[in-house]
Amino acid sequence: MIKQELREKISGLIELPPSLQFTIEQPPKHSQSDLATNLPIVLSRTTGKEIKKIADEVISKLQGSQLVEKIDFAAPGFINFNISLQRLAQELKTVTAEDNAYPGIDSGKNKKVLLDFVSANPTGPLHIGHARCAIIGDTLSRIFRQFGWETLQEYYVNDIGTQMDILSESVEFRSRQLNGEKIDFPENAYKGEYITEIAGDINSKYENLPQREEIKKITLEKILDIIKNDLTDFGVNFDSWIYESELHNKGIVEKTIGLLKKQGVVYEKDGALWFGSAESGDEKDRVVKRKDGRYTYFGADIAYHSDKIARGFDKLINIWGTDHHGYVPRIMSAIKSLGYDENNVKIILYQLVSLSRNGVRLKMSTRAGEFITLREVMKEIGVDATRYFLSTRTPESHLEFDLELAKKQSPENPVYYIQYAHTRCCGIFREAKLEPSEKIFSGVNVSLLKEPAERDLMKKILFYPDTLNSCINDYTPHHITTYLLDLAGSLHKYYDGYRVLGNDEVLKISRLYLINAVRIVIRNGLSLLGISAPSRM
RNA sequence: GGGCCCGUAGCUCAACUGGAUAGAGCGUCUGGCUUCGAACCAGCAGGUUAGGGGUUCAAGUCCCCUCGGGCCCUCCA
Repeated sequence: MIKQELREKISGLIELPPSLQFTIEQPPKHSQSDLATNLPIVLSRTTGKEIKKIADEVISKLQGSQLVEKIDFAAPGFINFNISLQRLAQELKTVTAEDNAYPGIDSGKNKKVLLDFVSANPTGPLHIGHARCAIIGDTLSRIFRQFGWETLQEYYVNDIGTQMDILSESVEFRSRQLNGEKIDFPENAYKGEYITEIAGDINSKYENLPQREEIKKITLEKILDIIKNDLTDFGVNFDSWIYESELHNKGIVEKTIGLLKKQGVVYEKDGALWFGSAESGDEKDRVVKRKDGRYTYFGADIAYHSDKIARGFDKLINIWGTDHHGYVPRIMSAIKSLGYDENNVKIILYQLVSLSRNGVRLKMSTRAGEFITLREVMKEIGVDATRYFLSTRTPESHLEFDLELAKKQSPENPVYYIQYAHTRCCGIFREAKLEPSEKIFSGVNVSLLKEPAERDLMKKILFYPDTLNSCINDYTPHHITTYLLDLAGSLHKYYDGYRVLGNDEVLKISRLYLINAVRIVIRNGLSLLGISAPSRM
């Protein structure tokens, strides 16, 4: 990663206070350089040394470096760098060699991360809000894996509790109605069409209506099938499905709460058991076991986290809608009480999606059966465009999803702009009747790639690993989409301005070498987003 | 009433966590296919970063106030 390289290089040249924070960043366009640091400014502040003197010292020590060239001072106290052709060429070589595996960074080697996401109550098909969560989790997993992490994608199924009771009641009523009984459908019941379908299925399979518990089991299974199919077709695969009921049945809930009680962080009051979360930042203490003896959702969730911790992960990631933000302090408090380092827990909060059609806000209620399913969106907009749309915003941004707009814009969707850049790269090789291979690139001469557009492409390729690194650090996939759009733009510009398949054989091969690297990076980037990279469109 | 998040071009969003002259796509307008695919390129226009104050070499980014939008304040999940 180029920024890290430069940072280490500078740190090795000059004595720095150990905790000094300085930036390595991409400077604005007008600076005409590739990288910049604010080191002189910040170092001057702590040491009192003159800014210009610091800069001169760093600049003189970097002369002759194989990493950077054209090193300049810039007011009010930056140093600007250009990356050497040698370093740019080195990256092209790495890309070509590693191909599908690029970038082969193993910073996460021997580390395990568990991502718990979607985990929607199994009361109906997934909608666009769940899809946003699915995309954030799935894409982050892919990036973690790229960096060598072992990932586990887990879906926590809330298969007990009030919602499940109402759900099975809803199915039962629909079954009886279908059987000709004249009964009123309960006001608070689930009214979606899938309820009627499940009810119909049950009626056709059973002579007599099964018991409520049996109905619940059948309904849960059917709905989980729907959810699993939706996710699979959306390109999101879970490794593990864990059921709340099992945590109870295996006694994990009871054991965990018992342990906390022994520690003294769980206590009895008003006939219920409380967890003392107020002590570490929560508004108040929370009930984990009700007066009637049943554990709360929170009580079971503590057990779930205890179970996750026991399975031995270096990092736990939870992805929740912001409607759960009030829940964060109590679960973090619980995690601390369980003896797990809270710094290894990341709770990503994403803003809910508001759905509209032609600017008219649509209510999204699973209960009322009024919602657009993910399935419908995939069908109308397509998986690639939907995934792109959901990847391209930061999780904390409010997201307005207008169906008509999305449909209308889909032929103009930026995702096609990126994919088209990829097909153009493939098209050149088709036209040249060549397959990319080390053999055809043996006569490459990178120093022939001296057009500004070529340098621009090489530079952007070099920044790809840093882009992925930002995604990991910020826990968001959206940097990739911004990056790919930029890279695709550079490719299109180059394609329009220069001919790759010219008469000069060495130049041709060298340009093909560059085009091939662009092709690999675009394809690998799209792959991390779960988006296809077609060779023809 | 208390708390969290958001407000950036006509629209949808970026801006590398405090850096330099705030950038893309879409839309509008003007040009460009006899040449590796025009699902493209070049150019024009579009901004007091909701508004006001503060912190400092430097603020879209941090602090305070106001306005507007979303969400949460269950022995629900």
